Amino acid sequence: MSEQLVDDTSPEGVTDGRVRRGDRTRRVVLRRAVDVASVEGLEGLSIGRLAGELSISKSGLIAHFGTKEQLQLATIRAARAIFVHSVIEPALESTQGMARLRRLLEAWLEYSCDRRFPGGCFFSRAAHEYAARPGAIRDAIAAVDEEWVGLIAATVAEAQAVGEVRADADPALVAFDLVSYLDSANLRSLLLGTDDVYDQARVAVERRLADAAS
Amino acid sequence: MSEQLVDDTSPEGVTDGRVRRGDRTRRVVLRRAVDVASVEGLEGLSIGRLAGELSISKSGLIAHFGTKEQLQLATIRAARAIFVHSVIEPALESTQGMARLRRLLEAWLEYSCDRRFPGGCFFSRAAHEYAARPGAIRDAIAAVDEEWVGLIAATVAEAQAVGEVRADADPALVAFDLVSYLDSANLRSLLLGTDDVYDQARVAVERRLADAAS
DNA sequence: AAACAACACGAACGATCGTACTATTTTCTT
DNA sequence: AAGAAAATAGTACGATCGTTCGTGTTGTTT
Repeated sequence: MSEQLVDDTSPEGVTDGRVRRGDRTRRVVLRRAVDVASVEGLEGLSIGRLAGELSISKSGLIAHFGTKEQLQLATIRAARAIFVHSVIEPALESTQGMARLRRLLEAWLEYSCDRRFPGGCFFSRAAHEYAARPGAIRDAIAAVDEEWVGLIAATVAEAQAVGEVRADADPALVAFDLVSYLDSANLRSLLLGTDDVYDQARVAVERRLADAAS
Repeated sequence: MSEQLVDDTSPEGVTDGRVRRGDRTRRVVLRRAVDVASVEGLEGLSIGRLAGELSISKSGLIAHFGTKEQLQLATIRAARAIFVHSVIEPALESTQGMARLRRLLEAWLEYSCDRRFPGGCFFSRAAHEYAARPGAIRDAIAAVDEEWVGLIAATVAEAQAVGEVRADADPALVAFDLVSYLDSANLRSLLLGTDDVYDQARVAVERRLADAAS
C-alpha cells in the first residue's frame, strides 16, 4: 500500500527554483483542499473559493491541475498520503499479527477522533459522496477503500498464520466487522458531537478480536 | 417513531381541487427529490434541474417550499416517511423482542439492497454530507439517525426484558454494532458494485445476536 | 545580455445557481 | 356570471461556477 505515496506532495530532488515554487503552491493548495473537501465534499471544492482563501488567482491555481476533476483526483492522492502517514506507517512499527492489527485500528480511531481532517475521515465523506456516481473519482475512492479493508484483512490473515487467530475464522469477515465499527464511530461522533462513540467502537473491536482469537 | 409520518406526502381529507392539485405536484416533486438526493446529495438537488426533469417551472416549483433549504428539509421528511413505510412498519407486525429485531435488520438490508432509493440509503448519504456542517439540515438528519439507532436499542432492550437477551448485555452497544454492519454493507455494495457484502453483514448480525442471546 | 521556460495574474466567457417580482391560468365560492 | 383564491408560469436579478486567453513576472540557461 505504501509503495508510492509521493505523487503530488513531495517532488524531492528538484533544484530549479521555478518548479520548486510551483510545487510549494501546489502543496499549499492540496493541503487546504483536503481540509475543505473533508467538510464540504469533493464537489463542494470550488476553485474560486479555494483561490480566495489562499489569496491566489483562480487561473493560477487551476493551471497546476488542468481541470477541476484532476484537482479532485490530486486531492484524493494527497489525502491518501496523509492517511498512510497517520495510520499505516505508525502501525508498521509493531510486529505483524495481532499487535499490528490493534495498532492499525487504534491509530484509525485516533486519526478520526483527533480530526486529522476537520470533517472527520476524508474517505468516509468522499466515499458516500461518489458511491452511486460512476466515474474516475468514484474509482479512485473505491480503490483506496479496498486497499484499506484489504490491509485489515491481510493483517488478520497474518495473525492467523502466527496462530493468534482461530483457524476457522474468515479474515474478510473479521475485517468487515472491524472497519464497520470504525466508520460508524467516525460518522456518529460528528452527528452527535460527542466522543463517546469511539469508546463504543473500542469495546466492539475488542469483543470482535476476542471472539476471533484462538 | 411512526406517530406522524404524513407531513408532506398525504394531506388526506382535502376536497378543494386547487390545493389537491398543489399537493399532487408537491408529492411528485418530493418523490423525485428523494431519488435525486440519494445519488447527488441534498446539496446537488438543484431547483432548475428538478423543474426541468418534471417539466414544470422553477418558480412554480419553489413556490411550494419557499426556499431551497425548506425544500431540502421537506425532502428529508419525505425520505423518512418512505423509510418508515419500508422498514419500520413491516417489522411492527412481528412480536416485540428478538423476532422484531431480526425483522428490522433484515428489512433494512432489503431496503438498501433493493435500492428503494437509487443511491442506496438516503440517510447514510445525507448524514455524511452534513455531519460536519452545522445547521438545520444536519440537525434533521441527526434526529432521524438517533431515532433509528434508538429504535434498535429499544428493541434490544425489549428482547432483554423478555429474556431473549443476556441481562449483562448493553442494548446501546449491541445497537451500535448492528447498525454499523448495515451502514457498512450499504456503502460497500455501492462502491464494489456487488451484493456480497450484504451476506457479510447478515453473518455479522447473526454472530452478534447469538453472542447477545441468553 | 539575450533567449527561454515555468509560474502567476487579470479579465472575460457562457452556464447555472437561488431568489424575487409580476402575470396568467385554474379552481372554488357566492 | 363575477370575484376571490390558489397554483403555475415567465422574466430578470446578482452571484458563482469552471474554463480560456493574453500578459506579465521570475528564474534558468546559453
